[in-house]
Amino acid sequence: MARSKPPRPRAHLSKDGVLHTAVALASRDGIESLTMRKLSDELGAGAMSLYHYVPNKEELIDGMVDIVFGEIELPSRNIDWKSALRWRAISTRHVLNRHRWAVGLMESRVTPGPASLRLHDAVLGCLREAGFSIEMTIQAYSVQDAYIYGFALQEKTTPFDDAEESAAVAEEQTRQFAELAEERQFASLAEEFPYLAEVVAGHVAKVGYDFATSFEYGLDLILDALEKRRDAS
Amino acid sequence: MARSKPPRPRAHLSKDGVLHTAVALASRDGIESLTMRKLSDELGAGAMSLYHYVPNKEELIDGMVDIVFGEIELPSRNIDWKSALRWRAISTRHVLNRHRWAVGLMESRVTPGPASLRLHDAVLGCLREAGFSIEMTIQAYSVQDAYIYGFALQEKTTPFDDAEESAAVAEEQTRQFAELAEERQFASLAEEFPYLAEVVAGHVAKVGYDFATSFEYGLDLILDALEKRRDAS
DNA sequence: AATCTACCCGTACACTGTACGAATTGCTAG
DNA sequence: CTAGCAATTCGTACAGTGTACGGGTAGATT
Repeated sequence: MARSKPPRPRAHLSKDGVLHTAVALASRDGIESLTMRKLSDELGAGAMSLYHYVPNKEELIDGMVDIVFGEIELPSRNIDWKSALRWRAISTRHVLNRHRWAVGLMESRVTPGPASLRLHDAVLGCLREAGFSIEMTIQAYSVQDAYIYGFALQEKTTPFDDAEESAAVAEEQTRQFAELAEERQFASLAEEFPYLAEVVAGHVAKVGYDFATSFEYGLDLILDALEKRRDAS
Repeated sequence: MARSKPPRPRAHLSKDGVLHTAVALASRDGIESLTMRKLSDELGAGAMSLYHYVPNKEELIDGMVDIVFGEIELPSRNIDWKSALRWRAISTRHVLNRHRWAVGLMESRVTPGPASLRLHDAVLGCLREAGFSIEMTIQAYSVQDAYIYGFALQEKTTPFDDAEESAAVAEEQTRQFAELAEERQFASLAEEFPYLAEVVAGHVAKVGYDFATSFEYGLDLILDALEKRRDAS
């Protein structure tokens, strides 16, 4: 009785709607499973309808990335520069954790969208107003963003979310390596990679590793160092 | 006269050969155009022959990534830790520049290969022997790698290689934005994003931007800050 | 009511990774 | 030297991808 072609009730689309459901889908199922057909299904439309709002998949992703940029909080103008930049960095990490698929794509797109431009401008402005020279502003910007996005990259595919889970994972991986070593005629982890063993099996497995704490440690290290360099010039 | 099926002279393959030509192909044409069929063509073999050496494309890429890890120079044991780590960082940047396709993939693979383990162990060892506590070693490792891979990410898709070219690109992009602003009823770059304009049009277009210099500036900033924190404990 | 324009989408095509199983090669044991 | 076998190569087929093309249909404008 199932008609093979129930005439669709006509979908009503918009560029914003397309982009936002695309983001939602990518964040839920991962970007590698985001398909023009799946996206259009989710919207109750035909696959080719999407092409009225987006010229191709590449530019669809550009749009998605700019939505993610838009979720990052701009550095506040009412507090000191270090706190402001600290907070926007933490905000960036949060957003990137919500949208892991975006991690390798944010900084490496060719054509930046408006939200991206707005954020970049705000960060540069924050540094300039804090008394950094143009040259130092560029450097400061570069270090911070490299760190932020690089850190997100490390976090992207880790199978744990907090310190406790990290300990469990470390233990599990250590065990797996031991198996693998036995299976072949390998040396043990401790013999072949003593320092790695010390850190993974000896420390993380016992104490755990917390990404949030680690991120802020490195962030403060960088911001403090930037301040010193500014004052020295 | 062209036979549609010249019986192939039988390819002689090996896992190493497959992996290395895959790396060469990806580095030349970009990873998005690396196809099982293209790879097998390059090797003078049929597409399905590859699957005798590699279970699937995902693990092929794992292998390729580990080859890239293998090209990174280990930190030397014969010099002070800061110089050693400085050099391995610079070496990493060079390698990643040779293999841009690998940039988002190095740190985010699930199963690390032997070269990756070796490098990680060596870096951790360098820090431990330099007197860092286990906790600080982990932090130091995290900051450095986040910075290195994040920086590589920024470099990944930039269309210039040195300071001169960067100036030309900055000028061109400024011009393009002006066009776009005129086309719609937009405000100009300088009005909408004043700080961005100052940096891009005002500075980079005139002086240029050199990635290598910038990278080392941030790298030294981080290494110096790490040393201070070590000495303070 | 007629026209037009913006929007929607079915079909088709080239290209992807890879499951399956058949063909061939080179080695090893008799 | 031969029989048999295991390792290796690969042709065919299939489901799934992005998207070019062109025909349709709804809603606004005259």
